[in-house]
Amino acid sequence: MEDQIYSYHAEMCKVFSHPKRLELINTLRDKEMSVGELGETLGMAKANLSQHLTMMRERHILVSRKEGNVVYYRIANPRLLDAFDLLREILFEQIRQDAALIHGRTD
Amino acid sequence: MEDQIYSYHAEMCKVFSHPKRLELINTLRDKEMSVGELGETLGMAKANLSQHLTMMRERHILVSRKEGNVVYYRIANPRLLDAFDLLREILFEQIRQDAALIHGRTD
DNA sequence: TAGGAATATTAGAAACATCTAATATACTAA
DNA sequence: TTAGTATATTAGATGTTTCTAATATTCCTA
Repeated sequence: MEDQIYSYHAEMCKVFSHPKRLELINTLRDKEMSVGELGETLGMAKANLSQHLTMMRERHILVSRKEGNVVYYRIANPRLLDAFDLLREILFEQIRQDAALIHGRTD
Repeated sequence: MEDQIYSYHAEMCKVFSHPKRLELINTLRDKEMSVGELGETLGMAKANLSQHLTMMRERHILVSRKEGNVVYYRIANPRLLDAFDLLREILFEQIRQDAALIHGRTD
């Protein structure tokens, strides 16, 4: 039971474990965008982009909306961005600390 | 440059993308433990556990301390637990929403 | 210093993720 | 209905992660 939760939790984190998927999330931060626009912005092959978007939609990280020929994606739950930002902050802290060690500082 | 940050961010998230590593983090929440104790608690093969611990230490998620023959591990940065908890909460929200959909509720 | 306990490392097999190229589907407009 | 545009799917090659079994290292104690 608890094991199940760790598995779901890990599955969710896999979404975050690819640089282009993080860039997608960050790009969709405050707006929806079409697949075409996203492809332009991130400079990715369409098929590949579509695969990432599909897997993120299946995991309920993104939701999509179709208008004619065009599919728009947006973030399903804005709280996800809080997690994104917190992780990035922790990362920056770490980088600062590592740099301080290299330069012999201890602050 | 920004690309580099997404890559580091993704690398950090890979630590969270394995159920046993999440369980390790959660187990070490408020104390340090030896490799032996961790192996007992999580029921994992020693070699495999050691590999996970090593990779988490290399990424500065855990730190270790040696006392004689025994190596103790603990969480490097307690803020990491905030991220862990936030992600888990978001997961629970999602699970609740999915369940509500299945049962025809909209609350 | 020899033997035993705790941890780490390595090699290789199996499972999984990612990308590209080709093809398919869904829709629009002539 | 046909051609064109946007997006999705599939197959398969390539790369990455995970696990197990075997071996190595480190330290303690007799």
